[in-house]
Amino acid sequence: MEKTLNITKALSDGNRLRVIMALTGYDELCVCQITEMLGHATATVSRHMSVLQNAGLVKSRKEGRWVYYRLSETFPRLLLQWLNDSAGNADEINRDKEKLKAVVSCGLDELCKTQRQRRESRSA
Amino acid sequence: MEKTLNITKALSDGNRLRVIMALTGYDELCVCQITEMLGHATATVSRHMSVLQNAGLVKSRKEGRWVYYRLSETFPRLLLQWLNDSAGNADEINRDKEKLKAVVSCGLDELCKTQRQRRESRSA
DNA sequence: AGTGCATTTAGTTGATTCGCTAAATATGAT
DNA sequence: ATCATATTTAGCGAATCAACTAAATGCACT
Repeated sequence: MEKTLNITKALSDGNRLRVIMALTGYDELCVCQITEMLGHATATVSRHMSVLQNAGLVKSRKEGRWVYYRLSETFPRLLLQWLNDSAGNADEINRDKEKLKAVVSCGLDELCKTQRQRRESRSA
Repeated sequence: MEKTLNITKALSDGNRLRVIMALTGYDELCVCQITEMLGHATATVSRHMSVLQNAGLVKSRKEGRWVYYRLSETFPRLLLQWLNDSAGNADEINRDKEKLKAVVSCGLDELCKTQRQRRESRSA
């Protein structure tokens, strides 16, 4: 039951749910893209991603400085279907999808640059 | 997304998961039977049941002094299928099923009586 | 080697949650 | 009506979790 519970716990947070739904629309997303979508600090997002990974729901791939996350191929099919039925059309999820379109189209270098500047101006 | 999240939160607790799995084996179960299965205080169990009910996963029926809970007919089909695939054969769930057999066969009056006596001897 | 940058890990704080006991509510029996 | 009983609600302490900042790690480039 532990494994099942790890999965339901991983899905019991709104941010993590949003990430899962976002990943259904893309082969993979970089941490900085997910961060931009959620609007939280990078460290916070990283921690959420590790919860999802520990539950076996996502996997990560490292390419240079960037880490990409994708839905795991072991993501329970029925569960994913239900999530899509249940939350696939929620307002917040749709807003995320719109946001992601812009984020993805701008390119990683550009995105990281604006994020960096934002951090710096915050701490100034 | 709120509704989806209510459901995942409701299922993110081991006790509540055990109750759901137990209810898949019976048309309905009384609070005192569920209490006996979980081994927690009645008030604790009651609170768990209200979380499940608020999420729309179970419904209740009052008959005299007893309250019976059953799976809601609106329980998402795919979700229930996944739960069954994922946790249906877990050790703890199977132990619960064994326990329930005994609990159900003994009858409500008898069960409540032994629970009452246990409470009284505890507070003595 | 050494610098710059994306991500993760540590450590802290505030909020949520679980378990209990005690009090309140609701129903059946005397 | 009163009393006994099953369940729910309220209130409290301990544990868990999410968010942040700061420090550590890992990788690319000079």
